[in-house]
Amino acid sequence: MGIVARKEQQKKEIRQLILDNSMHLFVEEGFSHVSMRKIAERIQYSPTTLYLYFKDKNEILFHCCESGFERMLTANISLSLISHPIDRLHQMGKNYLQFGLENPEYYDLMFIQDAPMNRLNEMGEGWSSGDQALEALKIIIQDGMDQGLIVQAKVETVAMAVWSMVHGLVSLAIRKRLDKLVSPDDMEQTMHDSLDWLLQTLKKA
Amino acid sequence: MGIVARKEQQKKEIRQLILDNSMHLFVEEGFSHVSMRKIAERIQYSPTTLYLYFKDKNEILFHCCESGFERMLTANISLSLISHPIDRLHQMGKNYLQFGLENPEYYDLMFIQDAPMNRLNEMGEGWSSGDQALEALKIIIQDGMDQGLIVQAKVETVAMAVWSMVHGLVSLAIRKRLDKLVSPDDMEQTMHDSLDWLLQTLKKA
DNA sequence: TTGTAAACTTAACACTGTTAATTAAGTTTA
DNA sequence: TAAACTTAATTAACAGTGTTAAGTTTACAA
Repeated sequence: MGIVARKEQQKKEIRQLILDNSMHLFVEEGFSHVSMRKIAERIQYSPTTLYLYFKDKNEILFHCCESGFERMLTANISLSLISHPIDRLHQMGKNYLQFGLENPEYYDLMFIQDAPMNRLNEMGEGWSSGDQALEALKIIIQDGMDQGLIVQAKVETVAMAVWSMVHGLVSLAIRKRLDKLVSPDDMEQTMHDSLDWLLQTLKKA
Repeated sequence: MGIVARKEQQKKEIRQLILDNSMHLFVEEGFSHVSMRKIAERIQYSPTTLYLYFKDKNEILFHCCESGFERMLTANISLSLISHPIDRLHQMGKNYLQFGLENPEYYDLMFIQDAPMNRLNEMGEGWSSGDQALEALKIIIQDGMDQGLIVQAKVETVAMAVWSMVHGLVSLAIRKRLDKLVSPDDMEQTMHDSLDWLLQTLKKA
């Protein structure tokens, strides 16, 4: 069965080749300027060959989205060093802002675009990567409440509030709405100020 | 010169006809399924005729976006009846959530899509509709601080925090991310809970 | 009635995602 | 080894997109 295994391996390699080059194109040319034909041209294959490895474009987008979550996860490994829930939540928020601003194309796929979620719903599976990140957020908030550091409330309510705010900051920024509220020079600073402000008011008096 | 004036009037009417039917298509068929050809077919004109009245598709999108702000403005007229800054801010937030959930296609154009902002930047003009809405937000927050009802901070910081949170809630909801945190049945309630929670913690102790 | 300007359309370009049919290569079996 | 079969990749095509240039029709003025 050695030959079958090798074929499987080759198939995986080409799949990865497609995904890597797709993501490179997203990052370089911007999300909307990437087409199946351009991806194919980049890897010197016919456009239709992509359909032998992925059902459709949405599936490619979905997998790029997944690798975005992996990136985000590795950016958060240092979090485990911070034991204090508030500090940890604060750092988590800072990381979120930084990730979004530094990887707008990834962020787009992960939290703004419709396509990856459509694919997810087609598959019927759960959103393992996203769920994992949200679970981490809920645990921190629960910890903070248990230790009496955060005002008591339903965990879902606070988690939603915190996530929505950092997502709001990033998505308004990368969709060029925030510079209508503050000058571009002050934008990043004010974004962090807003996060600080939230963490401050969230603390138990 | 009566004839010239009438011609101008007719031109305006056709422009409005195009915009009205474009928006109808957006609302009915969803944002991504609207094309110049479909708009043209709806009003029984050739596709290229649209280009006699608008520079390109972005310009049409921009004007639809503007009419979205008008809608939002009229939904907010009742706000003037509320004098207490916190209550007023609270109601403003509720209206925002409601508007977003009830008019996802408008909301998309106003706060998520790139196209209208691209058009805006091409024109070099300011974002009068958006600026107006943001100004209203800043004034309320400033009022609240002046009256000692809201904890002291930079107005821009708090305005950004509040706007980002309600935008985060709406955009995560209409992009189908929020149902990964709570069940669809509880979603709208939890969104309002999060807003309530923010307003509660924002009050001066 | 003729000339001219405005309004509108047809045809085309260069793209897009995707499918069906076909060829080329590699593997298995007789 | 030769024939049969499987897999991988391609070409050609469909139906759609935004947009432009050239041509046609319509309406009005001289």
